[in-house]
This record gives sequence, C-alpha cells and structure tokens, in this order.
Amino acid sequence: MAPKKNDGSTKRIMNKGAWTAEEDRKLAEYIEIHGAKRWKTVASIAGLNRCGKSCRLRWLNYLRPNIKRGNISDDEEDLILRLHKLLGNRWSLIAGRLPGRTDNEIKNYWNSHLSKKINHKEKTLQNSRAQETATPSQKDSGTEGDEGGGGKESVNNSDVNFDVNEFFDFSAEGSYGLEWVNKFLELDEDTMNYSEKVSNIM
DNA sequence: AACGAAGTCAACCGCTAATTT
DNA sequence: GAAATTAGCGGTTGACTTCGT
Repeated sequence: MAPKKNDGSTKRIMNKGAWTAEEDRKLAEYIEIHGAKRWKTVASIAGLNRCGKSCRLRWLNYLRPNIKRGNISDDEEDLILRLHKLLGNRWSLIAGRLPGRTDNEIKNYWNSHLSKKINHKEKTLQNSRAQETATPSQKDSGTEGDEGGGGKESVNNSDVNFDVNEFFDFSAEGSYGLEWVNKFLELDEDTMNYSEKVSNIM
C-alpha cells in the first residue's frame, strides 16, 4: 500500500481505550443526524478525540441499533460452528448471517469458547479412532471435517472447491433471514459434498 | 484473605480492497 | 490511469474479571 501520509505536521494525540458514556452519546447523536459514513469527519465534527476507525468500530459493535449482546443461544452456537466449518475465519461473513451479532463478538466467542470445545471434541474423537485402528476402515480422505480446530483455514479442506461468495451471493440484501441456513443445515447430512449442496440450494 | 493463573472481551493495529479525486 | 482517501477485515493485545489454591 501507499505509505500512509500523516496529514498535518503536528500529530494529535488521540484518545484510546475504553469509550465513555459521553463519547458514546456524542457519536450516536452525530450518526443519527448525519449517518454512518466518513468516519474521519465523524470523529472530528462530533467532537470526539478519536480516530475514525475507532468510531466506526464502536458504532458497529455497540451503538448500532438492533445489536444483540451476550447470551449466544444453542442454535446460534450451532450455526457458528457450521458456518465456520464452511467458511473458516471469515467472521464478518459469519456475523452477517446472525442478525444482531457482530464479527468481533463472534470472533471472541469462537476464540474463547468454541475453539476449546472443538479441540476437546477432536481429542476424544482421536482417542476413539485410535482404538478403532484395528479395523482398516474406508479411506478417510474427505472425512476430516477438521472442525476448524487450531487449523487456520478449513475452507478448502474438502475435495471440492467452490466460490463461497458466489454460493452465498453476498450482494443480495435482505437475505439475512435464516431460511437459507435451514436449507443448508438440512443438507448438511454428513456425506453430501459441497457441490451437491450448492446445486441443491441453487 | 491474598495471590497468581486462566478466561473474557473491548479495542487497537496492520493490512487490503474499494471508492473518490 | 494514478494517487489519495476511506471502509472493512482478521489478528492481536491488554485491562479487567473469575477461579483455584
């Protein structure tokens, strides 16, 4: 990327760290009037000594209307697990399918809760597999599933590659409903591979 | 009760992609 | 078409809380 220009020779010291109620109020007020865009100017005009990025993050993760906080339900958890299996660490995409949830929240939830659960699950699975090694089972090429575990990317783990973006058609607004998820989950009956899923859903 | 370890989560950072000038 | 600016993403950090000893 182009080297960042530091406009103005005098470097302003920006506020960092936790937001105060007063800052929240200013930001929310400003956005209500002017909308959520041009974050750099939001920060200065709203009288917030914060960088635009920080304002954006605060708005998206906490101040935005219809944000759900905490209490991730079992259904949501299940959905996150499945979507992560499918998409990997694409938190914003996953969040986009969970109304009211933010990418940051899901990422945190994954890192603190789910990744451990999965590790544990994998370990027990490995143990049971180890005991079964006596039986020369069918080749386990595609079976990994690799619940995302520690592994960075699980998107391409399967034998089938497909364009996730195309699959989800992210350009389509209003697809936040969960119908597509239900379709997907219905189809997620183990052996069916992704290309089959795609053609079924399309 | 005190203290250290582990867990949680809000916020920051560095980067790329997209958009504007 | 190039440069500058803005938006957005995922990874990481660090302050705070909870738990175990």
